[in-house]
Amino acid sequence: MNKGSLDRRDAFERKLHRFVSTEAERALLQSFSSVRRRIAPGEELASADRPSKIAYLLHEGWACAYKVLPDGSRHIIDFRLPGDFLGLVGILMGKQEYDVTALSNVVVSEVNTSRLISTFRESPLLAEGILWSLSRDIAIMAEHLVNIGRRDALARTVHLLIELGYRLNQVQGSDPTTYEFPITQKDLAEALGITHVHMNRVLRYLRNQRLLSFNGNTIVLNDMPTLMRIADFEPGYLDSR
Amino acid sequence: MNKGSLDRRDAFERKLHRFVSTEAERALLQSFSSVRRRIAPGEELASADRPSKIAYLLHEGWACAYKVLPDGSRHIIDFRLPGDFLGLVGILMGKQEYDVTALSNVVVSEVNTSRLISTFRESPLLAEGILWSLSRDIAIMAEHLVNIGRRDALARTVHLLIELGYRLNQVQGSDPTTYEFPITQKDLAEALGITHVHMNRVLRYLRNQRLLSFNGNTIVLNDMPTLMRIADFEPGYLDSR
DNA sequence: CGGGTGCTTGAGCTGTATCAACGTCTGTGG
DNA sequence: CCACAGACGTTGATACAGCTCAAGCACCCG
Repeated sequence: MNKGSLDRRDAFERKLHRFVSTEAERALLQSFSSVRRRIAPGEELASADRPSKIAYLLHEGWACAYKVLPDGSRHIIDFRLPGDFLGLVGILMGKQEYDVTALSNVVVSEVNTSRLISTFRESPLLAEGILWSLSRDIAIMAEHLVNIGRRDALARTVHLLIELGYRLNQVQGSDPTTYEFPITQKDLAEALGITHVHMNRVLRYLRNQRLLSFNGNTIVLNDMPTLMRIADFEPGYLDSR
Repeated sequence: MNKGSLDRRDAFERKLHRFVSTEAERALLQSFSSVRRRIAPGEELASADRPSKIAYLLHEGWACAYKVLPDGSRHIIDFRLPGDFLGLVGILMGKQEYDVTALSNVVVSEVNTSRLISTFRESPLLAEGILWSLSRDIAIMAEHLVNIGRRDALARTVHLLIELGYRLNQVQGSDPTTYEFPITQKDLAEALGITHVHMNRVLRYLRNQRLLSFNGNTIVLNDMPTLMRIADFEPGYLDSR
């Protein structure tokens, strides 16, 4: 892994760098991340049960937003990666009807409503950046809706795996075809709306075809052209350039 | 239909009334809707093909956001109702990877980026309102993901139909169990990720069970308690009070 | 070494898709 | 005013992707 100077920059700062023009704005942006906290896998960061007063900014590791249905089944709404907000909907609406949990070891910083609002006053540019970030989440969710609504299990799976690689690349400068994969097949299945049994068969097929492989906890997408064709993947919605 | 004084208020103003405290803010809010335009069904309001410079505010009628896949199939991401923004993601990200089209006769007003940004400067409260509106869209899309990902065709259908009634009620003060339904079974199917043939069978079942009925273009949800049980519907995500 | 968690595999079943017609209504042009 | 086209809704027969149930395996950790 070639770690250039960019790689040292914080994920959130890298994500929003386009919305920083002055030194004051840079400082403001960095102030978001000042107080950091370490969280273990499985720990809850936001819950539908209690009114939300604080959200988080995810700096390292993976989290997920999910909803549990009355029959006990769970649907993962989105995997949250470094640079993403966690529970922002909760503080903007005063409540959030789904939960957010750490999937790996995670580093977060807290964001409260008043800090967010004061940012709006102090820097319209950064305000635009936060709006941009919300819009991007909407674009991602729209793509997920299309993914689950229209594609079969194979295409769905591949689409998500490519997306995760791209998103990590944008924020960490890493190789989009190779990344740490800290989640189980069951988690994946719950994000894609299929059973873990079927998820297993789909992944086995992809490995048999040498389209991807796993080395320990690292996933490698071996044949991107073919994978992108299978999934009909167009990165535009991630706002990559 | 009992039209109280509230019903005369514009959908957008009604939706954001919590974020208005001063007269200046009220004026600012109303200025969003000043220049209105009438659009016919089927007309395109935003497209993935061209960079977006303007978004719209929907005042009357229904629209939908959708994406067309290479194989020609279409997935409807969301039905947009009065008070909703159309194509906001487009102007915030500079592009939008899906299209927005009017489903009925529609009245819109234009929103451009600079107007939006200047609002942020002039009124932090209204800025919060716009953030709230985006958050609500995210909450709705999250629920749709759960809907398509975890529920069968019957529950999915009922969930969406109840949701639309609630959303219209919030913004028009109408009866949530009875509303104008300007879309086809095919549209519904494309929003729910099932075929129009199966959509037809599901709707016939619901009519046979007298759980809902259609009078011309009006849908009537006859047995809300049963319907809400079928769909496992919880209105919290719509921020209804 | 035992128990938990995640992965894998098989056999049979079912919800929904697909394919193919036909019915019905509405608007339109001859 | 009728004929026709096109859009929408309806129905039946058949196929299959993915689900369910059930069991066994591999690894890790206490």
